[in-house]
Amino acid sequence: MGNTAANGHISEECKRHFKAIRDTQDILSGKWKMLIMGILGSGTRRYLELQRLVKGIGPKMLSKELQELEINGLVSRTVMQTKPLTVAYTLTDYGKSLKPILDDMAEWGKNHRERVIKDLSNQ
Amino acid sequence: MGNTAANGHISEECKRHFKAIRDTQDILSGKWKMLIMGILGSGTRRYLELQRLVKGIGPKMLSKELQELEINGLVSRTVMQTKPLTVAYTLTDYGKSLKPILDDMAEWGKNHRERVIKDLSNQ
DNA sequence: CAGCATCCCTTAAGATACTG
DNA sequence: CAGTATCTTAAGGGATGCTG
Repeated sequence: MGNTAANGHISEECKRHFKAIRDTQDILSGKWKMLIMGILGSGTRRYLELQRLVKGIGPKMLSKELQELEINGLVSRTVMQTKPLTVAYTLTDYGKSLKPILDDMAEWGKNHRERVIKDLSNQ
Repeated sequence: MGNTAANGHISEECKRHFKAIRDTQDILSGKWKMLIMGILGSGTRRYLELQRLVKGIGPKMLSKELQELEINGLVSRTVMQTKPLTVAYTLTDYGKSLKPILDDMAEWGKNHRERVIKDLSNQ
C-alpha cells in the first residue's frame, strides 16, 4: 500500500485493504467478543467460568457472542458428558490465528494505560 | 500469560491482559474509527477526502470520530490557511503505533475473505 | 470547505425469569 | 450447569438542514 495522498487517487488495492479492516472488525464486533477471544486465548473455559471471567456480562450476551464466534469458526463448543452436563469452549486453530492481534492489542493497551497515568501525574 | 485453565485461578497479570484488550477496543470503538485510522495510515487526508473514502459516513459521525481520535492523541488536526479553509488530518506518531495492529487486521481480513469464498465454492 | 444542530430511529445490550 | 425467552432501556448512529 503506497502513500497515495498526493494525487488523491486511491488504488483498488488500498480499497481492499480498508475493506479488510472492516471485515475483521465485523468478525470481532460487539461489546464482548475481543475480550472473550482474549480469555479463550489463555485456555479452554466452561460457560460459567467465562461468565465469571467476563465481568459484567449476562447469560444472554455470553451465549450470543459465543454463538457468533462459533459460526465464524473461531471457537469450538464441546458438550462434556459429565453430571450435570458441562460445556467447554476453546479457540479453534483458526481462532488462534487472531491471537497475535489480540496480544498486540493487549500490549498496546497496557502501554496506553501507563502513558495516560504518566500524563495525569505530569499535569 | 501462562495457561491457567486447569485450576480455574486467574492471575492478576492475566486480568490486566484482558483489561488492556478492552482498553484498546475502547480507543477504537465506534463504527468508523478503525477504518479511519487505516485510511490515515496511508497518508494525510482532508475532511472531504475522508468523507469520500469512508463510504457511507455522514458529516456528523466523521467529525465525532475524528474528535475522539484527536482527544486520544492518535490524530492531529491542522487548519490550512487556504481559500477557502481546508483541514488536514494526520496520524500522530502515537497514532502510528497502532498501524501494525491495523495492518495485521487488514491482512487477517484479507485471508478470511479468501477463506470464506473458498468455503462457499466447496459446498 | 468543514463542520455543528436537531430530530429520529434502529439496534445493541441489560434485567429478569424460566427450562432441559 | 448451561443456557433460552421476553421485555425494556440506552446509546449509537443516520438524515437533513444550516453556518462561519
